[in-house]
Amino acid sequence: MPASQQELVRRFLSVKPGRGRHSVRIALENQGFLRHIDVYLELQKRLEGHLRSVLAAKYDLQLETIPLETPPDLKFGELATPIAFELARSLRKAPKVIAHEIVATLGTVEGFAGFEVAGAGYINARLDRAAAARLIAAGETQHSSKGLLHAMVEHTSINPNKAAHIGHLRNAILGDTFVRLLRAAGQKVDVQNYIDNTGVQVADVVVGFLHLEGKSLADVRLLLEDLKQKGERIDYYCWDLYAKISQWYEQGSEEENAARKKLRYATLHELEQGNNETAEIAELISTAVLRRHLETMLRLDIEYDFLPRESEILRLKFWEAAFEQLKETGVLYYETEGKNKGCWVMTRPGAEIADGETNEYAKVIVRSNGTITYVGKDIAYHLWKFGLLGKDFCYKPFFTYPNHECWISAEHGDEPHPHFGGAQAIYNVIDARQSDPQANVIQALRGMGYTEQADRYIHFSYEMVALTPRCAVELGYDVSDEDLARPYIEVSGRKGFGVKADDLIDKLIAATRAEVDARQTGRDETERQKIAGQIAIGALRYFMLKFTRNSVIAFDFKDALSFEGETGPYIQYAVVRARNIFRKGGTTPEAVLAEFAATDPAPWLEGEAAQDIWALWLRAARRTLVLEQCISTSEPAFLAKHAFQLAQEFNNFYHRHHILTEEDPARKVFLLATAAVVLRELVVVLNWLGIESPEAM
RNA sequence: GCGCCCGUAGCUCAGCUGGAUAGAGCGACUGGCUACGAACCAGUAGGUCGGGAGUUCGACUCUCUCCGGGCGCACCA
Repeated sequence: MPASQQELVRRFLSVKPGRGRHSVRIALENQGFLRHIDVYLELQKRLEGHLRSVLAAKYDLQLETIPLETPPDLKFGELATPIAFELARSLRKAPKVIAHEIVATLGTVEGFAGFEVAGAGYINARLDRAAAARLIAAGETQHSSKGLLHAMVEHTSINPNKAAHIGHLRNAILGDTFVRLLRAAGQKVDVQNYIDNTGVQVADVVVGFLHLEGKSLADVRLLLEDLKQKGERIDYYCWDLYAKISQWYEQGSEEENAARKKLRYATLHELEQGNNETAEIAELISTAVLRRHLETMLRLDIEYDFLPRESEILRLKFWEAAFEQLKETGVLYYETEGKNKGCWVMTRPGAEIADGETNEYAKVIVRSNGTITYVGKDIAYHLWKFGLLGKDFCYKPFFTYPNHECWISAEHGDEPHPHFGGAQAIYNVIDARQSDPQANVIQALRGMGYTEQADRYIHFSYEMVALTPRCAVELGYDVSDEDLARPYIEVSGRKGFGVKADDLIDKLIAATRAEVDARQTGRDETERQKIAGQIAIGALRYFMLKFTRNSVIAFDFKDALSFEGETGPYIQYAVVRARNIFRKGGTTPEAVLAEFAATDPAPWLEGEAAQDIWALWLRAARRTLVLEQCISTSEPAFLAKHAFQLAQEFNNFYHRHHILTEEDPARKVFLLATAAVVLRELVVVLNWLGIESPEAM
């Protein structure tokens, strides 16, 4: 993308080296625009800097930041500041008076047409629209490379004992989109998917194979082979088995259940030990299920770089290395009194305990039987992520994507291998219910003196995806009266209650395929299927991204299968419309933008009639601003909203102005340039959201 | 009991570091395909921003309190 934009800039600057263009080129170079062209951000910074120097000169005020906002209506200009209100008290003058004084001192600023006072004391700034439009049309180059970190994003992390469901889809889509945003901003990002292959959930399905189905290791091998030949999904098989075994633990008499639970923990222990037949079954199953998860996510264009597994964290003695550091720094201490007697514990964040008191609320890290809790293992893992553990995984290739290899942790690896870990900033896409343990890990890092790392440890939390009661009934589940009265019902793998990811994707593709078949009668099977897939994935990804992270999604097929209104397909449709204009017009966006660069757009940008089109140009120019906001707040939803609003304004423009029949050739170029700019922006933003832009739909 | 999240139009949700008349989608009603494809557009109706107090020139936004809903607070992960 940056390459083609640079090309645009180059073309813009060199295609017509007439006198007019030359002056623009000089201006661009003087402003440093060739290195960083983003109209909105640049003009904001320029205005802010100028205001700051004016305030310093006139009132001897040194202000850190000056509030700038987008006025509610273009009649108030393109940028505004309410700074006069803030200064009213300290300067002992009316805001309006201050605003007038500031405007009188502002003079002229490059890129701005003028300033004025409005309302009770707002200072409104008007852009030099023609100049701004030329810059917007030229596009932008890459971001400045200052302050870029090596980041690591962990997402998906599904227990490899059952099929992925819609909750996992939200996690993976949020995580993958955020990876794309960080990369778009120029950061180096490693993508990790943590695999808990030795936990109680995997142990449970192993118990199911061994004791519910009476299968041996050889039987499990046969089953895997058999499913493969029949083209059935092992993760679906485990989904049902996991639900059955979870019930089995509670179905028997009290003595039976106690015995079954014992079996469960004995199995778990065997998995942790390794080198036995039970562990081998677990390895077979968890690896097969993991492969299925990667296939499911690949349907959504989601890829990973590295799969660290808990088995290696255990076997490669990560904990032992972490334990030493934790003891040395005093983060962990041995409890000799109270309910945690005999355990190694750490103080919880925010806890205040008087000297000599026993901290009953401490977090246990090493149990009295010597085993390590989940938080303990996670501390060791996160020390590794930051390169602070002094140990590394061994690596093996595991899953080959069209453009790169995904590696998995191993006890004895291959050489050569890429290196993971040693990140400067980490993002953990983990649901909000795990914020306590996440806080514990951060607290441990901080306690060990790794404060910088603790500050760059971001729990990218999000709320769950639940089912509406109506949806649960539709799926044929038994729903209690109590649950029927709730706004939503939590998905539960243990109960086998939920919507499987592949089922939803299949359903979406079937629905989009029906729509495509109705419209694309001239296209063949493969083309139709490709388009249907692009639209289905666009619909799904947008659906998961349109909600802000801390809003619970109450899932319903009616909403998820909708292709109208605020949806991915709506935005994709705007792209297709824009493309059709160029196709039917026998030209290209590139050619139009090159021609546009040689024109004066001023006549089409002024006056009441131009307001809507100019608003569309301004919206198109906001991409980098929105990207930065998304990254600083860890909130991809803002970009999803931006894409929708841009598409919406474009559709309005599309109806109001019929471009190809426009008789004034100069105006036609302007209208085509408008479509070219919006098309370019939509494609870039959709790509950042992981949504493809179909050629037709 | 302690902590976190949520409460905005009939439904589902936006609302940027406090700023100008509170927005969108869906649903309802009305209108628009001889146009670059109607998976679209335009219009109408619909809101005490859960209640109350406070801070402020200004509060959907910040503080406190109450009400209602959800989730955490294991020697489970």
